[in-house]
Amino acid sequence: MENKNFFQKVYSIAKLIPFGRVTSYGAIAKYLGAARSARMVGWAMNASHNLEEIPAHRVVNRKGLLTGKHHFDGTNLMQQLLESEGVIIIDNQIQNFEAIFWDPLKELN
DNA sequence: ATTCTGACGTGGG
DNA sequence: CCCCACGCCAGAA
Repeated sequence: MENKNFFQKVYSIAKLIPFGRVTSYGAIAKYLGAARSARMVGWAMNASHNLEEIPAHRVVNRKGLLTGKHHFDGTNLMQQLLESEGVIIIDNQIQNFEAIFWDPLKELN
């Protein structure tokens, strides 16, 4: 996958996020060897919004905050998607974030 | 080509 | 934990 475009790499990782788990933009960027381009991961997700069925709702920032919920259709679509997977969210903040955090570097390798 | 912009992260206070 | 400033770099205007 190293030969693919940056966006495609991000999509590949995003698709691998297990049900009910979440990860961060920075973790994905780090896994891709572009730790300084965490923002680009977010940009890639924005582009992926129309392309494929990417579980973008499972990608949040390092605090476990749903910073990108505003980019979904409704104002609470992202939260509902996560809650439907068993993730508890209060005030855009994922509860027990570290427990459900999925680090591609550690889990996937 | 130049200038913003941003779904981020880190370090210092 | 919060707040602030800075770095980062692919796209868009």
